[in-house]
Amino acid sequence: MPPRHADGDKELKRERLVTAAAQVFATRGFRNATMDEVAQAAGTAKGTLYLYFKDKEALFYAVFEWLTAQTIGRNATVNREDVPTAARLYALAEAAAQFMAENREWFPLTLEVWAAGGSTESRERFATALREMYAQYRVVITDIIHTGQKRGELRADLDADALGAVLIGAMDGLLLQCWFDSSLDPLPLLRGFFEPLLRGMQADNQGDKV
Amino acid sequence: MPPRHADGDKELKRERLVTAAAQVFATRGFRNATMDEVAQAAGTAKGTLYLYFKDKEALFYAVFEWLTAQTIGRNATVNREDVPTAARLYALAEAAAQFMAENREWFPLTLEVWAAGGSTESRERFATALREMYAQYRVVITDIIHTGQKRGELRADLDADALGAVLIGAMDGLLLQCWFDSSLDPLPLLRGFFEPLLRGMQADNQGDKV
DNA sequence: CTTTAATGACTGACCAGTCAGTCATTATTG
DNA sequence: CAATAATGACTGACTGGTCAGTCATTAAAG
Repeated sequence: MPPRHADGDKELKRERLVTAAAQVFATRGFRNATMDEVAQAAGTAKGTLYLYFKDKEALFYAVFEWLTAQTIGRNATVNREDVPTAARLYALAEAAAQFMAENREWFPLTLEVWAAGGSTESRERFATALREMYAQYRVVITDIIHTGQKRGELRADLDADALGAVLIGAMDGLLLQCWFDSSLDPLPLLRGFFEPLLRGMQADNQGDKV
Repeated sequence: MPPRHADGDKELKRERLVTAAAQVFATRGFRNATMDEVAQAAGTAKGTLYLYFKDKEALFYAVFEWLTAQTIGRNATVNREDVPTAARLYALAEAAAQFMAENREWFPLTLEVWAAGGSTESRERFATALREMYAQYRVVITDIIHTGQKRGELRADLDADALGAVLIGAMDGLLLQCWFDSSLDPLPLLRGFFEPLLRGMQADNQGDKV
């Protein structure tokens, strides 16, 4: 363990600890997981965890931030202005479903975070972060819709805020069902849903662009 | 010999314990809540809880069943065959939003149940129950859609399964966002979303029925 | 008086967080 | 180039508190 490039090493190690914790929290749940388990998964000693994180909750919050970064990073790549509006919306949803399919293991973490924002004493911290995260997500959708309206591809009387909120929600809720029922495949479900929705959003003079 | 009013009394008391537990689990979270707190909330002693429930998890499962019954009971009343299909779908969603608005306090319980189905050792039990619950919900939607198709109100090429799954998901996901962001009001959001969706689902020869 | 229900003090397992000590590496000295 | 000192990342045994579940005792019912 040479602390030669101390800066980079420390950051690297912190990340190792966070991903190990993510693994353990995802499989065991935040409250069920012990710091010893996390330490073991990270190949380190429990005491070391406390050199990097004030307490168990701080570690969990770091895991949450890491998870958010993962998700956002993936989704951002999809959004390109030069694509038809309908395709942009669908691509975003598809990317989320794809991400979920490739990262099933992390979904329980999302459930843990939701629960943390729902009740525990640390409620405020997580609830606030989630509120802001969802607000950001919604803006991505509403921006796309507004652009589509300006371009004349979408009806001008659409409620972009409503569509943003419900579309984001639809993704979460759909992935939730798919998590509990592995016989469900989100991609075709999304397709069968987006087809009529986009048709109903389309400006009357527009052809089908799905 | 069972006491005279044993049946009713015992059942009644059990329910009292369950609702008290629901209250405590909702505000404190399942793992954070202690059996002493539940007992106190129920106005009884801890030992009594163990006369009615094998252990803490059994109590939590009873709470889950109680919560499910609450939700289903409310939603079932809304569904009438003699109403236009579009209105039926919207009414169902509206009822869920209404239920949520009137029962904000119970929403954290849902989050707890989701988390329980996501990770803990009791995962299988909750995951299975949730899978079946969602399957039931989806059938309600798909039935309405199929009826609408037979009546010629909805397009025949709609993917009813996809719409069922995503609509249920949309409700969950929307309520989730509203929970974390009290500035959001689910009812107008739902309305702004259903308008274009129902338009896109409508058979071409149908007028607007929203 | 017997049977059943309810109680709450008690116990033992568990675990978050601490801290005195270790040791590999780096810096200083002769 | 040793030999020695200083550093600080890392360790894991330990502590103090918590809490699920038990059970001897008491209360209520019949």
